[in-house]
Amino acid sequence: MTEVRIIKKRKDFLKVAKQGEKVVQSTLILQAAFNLSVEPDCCHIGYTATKKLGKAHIRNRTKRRLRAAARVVFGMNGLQGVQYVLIGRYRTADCPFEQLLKEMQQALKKVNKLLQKEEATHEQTADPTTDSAN
RNA sequence: ACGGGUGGCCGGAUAGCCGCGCAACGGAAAGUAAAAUCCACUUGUGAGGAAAGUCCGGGCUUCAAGGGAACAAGACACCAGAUAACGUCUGGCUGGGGAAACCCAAGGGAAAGUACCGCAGAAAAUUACCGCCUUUCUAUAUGGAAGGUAAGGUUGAAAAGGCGAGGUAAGAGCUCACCGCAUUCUUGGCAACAAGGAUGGUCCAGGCAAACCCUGUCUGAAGCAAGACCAAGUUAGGACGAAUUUCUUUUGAAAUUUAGUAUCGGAGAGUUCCCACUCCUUCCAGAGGUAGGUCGCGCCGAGCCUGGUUGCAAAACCUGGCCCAGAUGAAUGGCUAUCGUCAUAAAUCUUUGUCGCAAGAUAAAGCAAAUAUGAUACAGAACCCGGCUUAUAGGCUGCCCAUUUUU
RNA sequence: GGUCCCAUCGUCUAGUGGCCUAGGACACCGCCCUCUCACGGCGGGAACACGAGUUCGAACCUCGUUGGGAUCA
Repeated sequence: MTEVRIIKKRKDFLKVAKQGEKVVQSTLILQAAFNLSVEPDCCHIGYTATKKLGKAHIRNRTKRRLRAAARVVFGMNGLQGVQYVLIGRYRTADCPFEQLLKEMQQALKKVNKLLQKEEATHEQTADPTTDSAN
């Protein structure tokens, strides 16, 4: 189990969007990136709903549904030391809840795989450089 | 019964599981630059009629800043009332629409001045083309010249009161009746205005002020990212003048201070002036970093609910009761079940009409219980109030008008 | 949350209430030129964000919607 905390600063959102991995589903977009400032045994989640989706009550609703789904999914499978960002899409407010759960799980699996790969390659490439620097 | 007008109200309910914000009670530890902390479970509480648009008006806060005058800029504009105030509301007047209930109107001033009115038309504001009439000339004609006139014609969105009679060379408010218009008087009304009378033919004069403008009334500006406090960090420079001290023959250099009183002067909300008030060695140039926290901020308010009195009403007053969201990447949700409301569909049932001897057929209307499918709106507080505007599935209800039928 | 600004062919723009059935440039389409393309020449289509009001008459004036953009300490 990993503890889930909420991202609140604009800086963090931008960082994840720039550097992280991205998976697109029909009901949501998931972005993720490692960050050293994350406490151990923790992962951070941020929620985004842009003005494109609709007026204020629709944006609030997408965020709520994302939050409700994320409580189920990320408590079990969230990686430690990672910042996730969930972005709502047009269908997020209307689609059946089970579909939202499924797609979120799929997206999380994919992102986690990508992150692990990147980490592995990063470690391989990083080690010799550090050696040569020393 | 059907069709319309207008006002008010509601705008899903219950249960279960998981979850969120805030407040109170309780507990805990920790150490940060400082202040917010963290945990638990219990209790309480948790969006709207528009929370929206930000179109008006206030409270509140800051700009050091109170009063008066002029100008500038902006808003508003029939009358009376309501209100903290308003561009809002209520009642009335006038004009327009409608068969009526009722609805709509930025509804002051065009004899204070300026501008504009394309095309067409003689002429778009001191007009005269075709006409009509009189006089006169000659080449006696479908002619010219001088005058009178504005009835008729054409154009246009708009052409200088309308219509009838008299009158005339032809005409004309030239004269008269009626209607309209203007002035004035009387009556009613707080007033806008209405009704009636008298006088006026110099009745001289179109539209446009949502063109400039004039008149009257109102307005200092900016906005809770206002603003106040706490913490950390950074910066605190240069030039000139004055005074003092030290060094120096002097010029000058260095350091420190720039205090108090009085006068003058300067500065101070868009501009100027006056009174009052405040501040002041002068000038120039920078540097640094951050949205960390607390308050403002929700328990007292132009507050909400109930009842009563006054008033046609908007509202006002009185009695009693209540305390009711407070976030800040922003809580009030997710799922399930049952029910409610509306629409549609087919079948069942009932009533009535028609056809038929009857069985029955067919059309219309209705209601009850159940079935299926679909729909269940607009939309989310962010300092707070009063309005306006815009969006809105569906439902309840008061009053009024017209038509038809029955009693 | 507050305060402002803007909207004209596909794009960038011009436009005194009547000369506007809206002009110009680039782009697009057709024809000509050329062996072909480009350049050049001729011609064509294409827009006043939406809804009301004022006016005899609105792209223009007024009000309300819609959409886009800027800014704050």
